[in-house]
Amino acid sequence: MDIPPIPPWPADEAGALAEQKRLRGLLEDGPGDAEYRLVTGVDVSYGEERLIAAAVTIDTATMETVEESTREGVARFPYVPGLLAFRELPTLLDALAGLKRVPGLLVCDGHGLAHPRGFGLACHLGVLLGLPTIGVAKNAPWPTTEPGPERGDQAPILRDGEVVGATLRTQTGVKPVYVSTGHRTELGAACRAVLALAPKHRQPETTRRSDGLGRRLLRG
DNA sequence: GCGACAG
DNA sequence: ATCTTGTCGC
Repeated sequence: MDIPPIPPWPADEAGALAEQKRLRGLLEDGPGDAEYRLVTGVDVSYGEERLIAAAVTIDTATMETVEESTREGVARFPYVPGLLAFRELPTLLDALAGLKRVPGLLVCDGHGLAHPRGFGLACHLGVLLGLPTIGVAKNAPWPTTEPGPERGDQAPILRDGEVVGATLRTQTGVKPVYVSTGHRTELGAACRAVLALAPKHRQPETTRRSDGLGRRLLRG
């Protein structure tokens, strides 16, 4: 798929913060009744000197993988909490460029709106690509309320009294995942998509498959 | 000053 | 993210 030109990359944290503030104003809402057929999951694996981004597209009608793409890259930005996108995004875009089909939804391994400044990796990727994105993280952005114990149970993630995401139990009795919208998506539709993508495991299949693909390539 | 902090 | 053994369960 075609990847738009990347804006000038910030050289330091101050520049990164300014860029987040700038791109935040471009965020758009999405339809609450969306159903997604082609969904792509992206993830990054780290070696000592290199990192590998992997993208896997699933047809939700069959849950079969329909396309894969991987790309190797170098970290040009340190890991700073709240600035993860600046570390992973360039290589992620490279991997996405290797896909032929344009997905209806992109599932990111990290946060979207549920971010200290309301602009996590999922928002950033979505705005740059102009595609619907959501974030599904394994850890909470800050202390959150536990959802009920059953699969499908959820509780809002609040930031200054505003709902910016949801803790979602994808498997009964298992630690929840942390869902938030990125770009052009709505939280309810996002949670429904994640539940459909996670029929047997805690994490959505999109994330599990892209993660597996990336780390297999990283080793041998 | 010290520890925490998506991945 | 990654460094790591065994173990319980489907």
